[in-house]
Order: sequence, then structure tokens, then C-alpha cells
Amino acid sequence: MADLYAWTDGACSGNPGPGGWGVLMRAMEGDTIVKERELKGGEAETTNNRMELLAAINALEALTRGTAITITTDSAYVKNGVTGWIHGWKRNGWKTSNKKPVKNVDLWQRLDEAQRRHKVTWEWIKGHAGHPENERADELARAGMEPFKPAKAK
Amino acid sequence: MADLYAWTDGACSGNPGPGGWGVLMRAMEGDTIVKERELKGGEAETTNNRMELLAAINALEALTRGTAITITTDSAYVKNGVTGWIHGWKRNGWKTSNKKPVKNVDLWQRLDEAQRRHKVTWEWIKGHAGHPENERADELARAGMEPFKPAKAK
RNA sequence: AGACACCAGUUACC
DNA sequence: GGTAACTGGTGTCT
Repeated sequence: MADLYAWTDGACSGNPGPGGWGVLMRAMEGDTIVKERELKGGEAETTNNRMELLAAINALEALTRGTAITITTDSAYVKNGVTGWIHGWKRNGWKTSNKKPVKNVDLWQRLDEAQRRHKVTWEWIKGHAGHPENERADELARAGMEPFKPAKAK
Repeated sequence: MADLYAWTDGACSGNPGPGGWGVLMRAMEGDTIVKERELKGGEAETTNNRMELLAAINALEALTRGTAITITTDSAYVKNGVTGWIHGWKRNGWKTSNKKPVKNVDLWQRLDEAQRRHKVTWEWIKGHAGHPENERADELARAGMEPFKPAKAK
């Protein structure tokens, strides 16, 4: 009867540039961590927002069966998008409020699909505010980015 | 035998609200800038489109004798107005296609008059797209607006 | 329905 | 200082 939590974060060196995403997942029984799992990945040429999105997507896609999970992100873009904006976008053919095409549609649709089977509670926290789990997700994102950074000159 | 160019821009804080206009003028001989001149101004209560219009008007009114000049704006309103819509408006008594009175008639007529003596080539560029001259005109517009902004609190 | 501009706000990434 | 993204709004025309 464990509760599932995920903290997600993205990092990007350049924006656009090499980027990475990281996820810290935990199964909790009360205050006890009964299971922990870490995911990370990266790309050579991407943006901060794509990495934030991909972190959340990977958290959800890592779930094997339909469950309840609380996902915590420091990205207002992801949190507001998935809990609010996306409903309007599906209605109006993925246009923003200024009639421009929504960016990163591929990932928003993948996130929407990944979310479908689960009962997700989305939370937002301020970044760099001393949340240990958010900081761990940040480390993972940076680690995920590492292989895609251009070889140091030196 | 220098070629004349002007870049114009407007800015407006509030719309309607305090606004400014800016003009960068250049006389070029080939790739060489042989002369440069900057104009700016503002008003306490105006609109973005009036400022865009006034920038173009001031560029033309600054010319002493009839000449050829290329004016570059990022405003589709000004560019399309002066090169297209205005002909219809003069014919039909300054009504829009919906029979409404054309807005800013005073400035459209002043622009038309200012243009009469010259051979103007109108160009349009996308704003905020990294055109240095457009960015300079933008700075001038903001500077022109400055004296008309309400005194800072604090 | 379309286009351009102007403004206000929010978060993140550098 | 910049980019990546979104929300809300007005000024104007076709």
C-alpha cells in the first residue's frame, strides 16, 4: 500500500543546446522510503522546456501498471500546461491564445497519452529553494546531459 | 550620390498610454555610412500604431529636399496602409472595408502629404528578429517615451 | 477568419 | 544581459 512520488527536472546548456532530464521516484509507506529509482537521459540539441517535459514523460512511462502518483516539478510550463492549457489546446487544434501553433506538440501529446492510464497529482515547487528531491533530480538531469556536451577543448 | 535609408519604430507603455517613436537615418555610399542621424519623440497618451505612424512621418518630414529614400518598418499596419489601403481610403472618403471611419486619419493624411515630395520605397521586416537598425530605432522610441512615463513610485 | 505590432504577467534554462 | 514557453490584454487593418 505504498504511495508513489516522482520529482522531475531538466537542465540545458545553451538553450537551445545540449540538455538532460532527471527523475527521482519513490515509493513511500508513511515516512518510510520502501523503494527508490532514478532515471536520466539527454539530447545533443534541445531546449530547457523540452527537457522538463521529457522528465515528466519518462516518469510516467516508467510505470508498468496504472497507478496513482504525485509528480513534482519546478517548471510552471509543465505544471500549468498539463493541468490547464492542454485542455484548450485539444479543443482548438493546438493553437496558443495568440493563434500561434503550440510549441513542443509532440511532447505534449506524448505526455497526455502517458498520463491517460494513471491518476496523476501534479505539484509545483520553486526551483533552487532547498528541496532535496528537486536538487537530486537536478543532479540527475545534469548527469543525463553529460554525454551530450561537446568534448572539452582544453 | 549617397543612398538614403530610414528605420522607424514605435513603443507604447499601456496602449493606450505613454508612447514614443524613433528613427535611425543613414546616408550610404555602397557599404559605407557617410552620414547618420537619429530622431525621437513621444507623447503622454497615445497608441502603438500612432507611434509607428509618427516615426515614419518624422523620417519623411526631416528631409529638406525631395529625394529617394527607403523606409523600413516592422509595422504591417504602416507598410500595408501606406502602400495599399490608403488609395482606397482616399477614393471612398476614409472608410474601412466595414464602412467604419479609418482611425488615425490625421496621421495618415500627414504621412501621405509628407510622402508626396519624395520617392519612397517602403520595406517591412519582422520585429525582434535581430536587425540591428530596427533594434536601434526601438531604443530611440523607448528613449522618446521616457519623459512621458509617470514618475516612478519609490 | 487572417496579419503585424504594442503592453502586462509567470516559471524555468543559461 | 539573453532564450524557451505559456497566460491575459489593446491597437488596427484586410
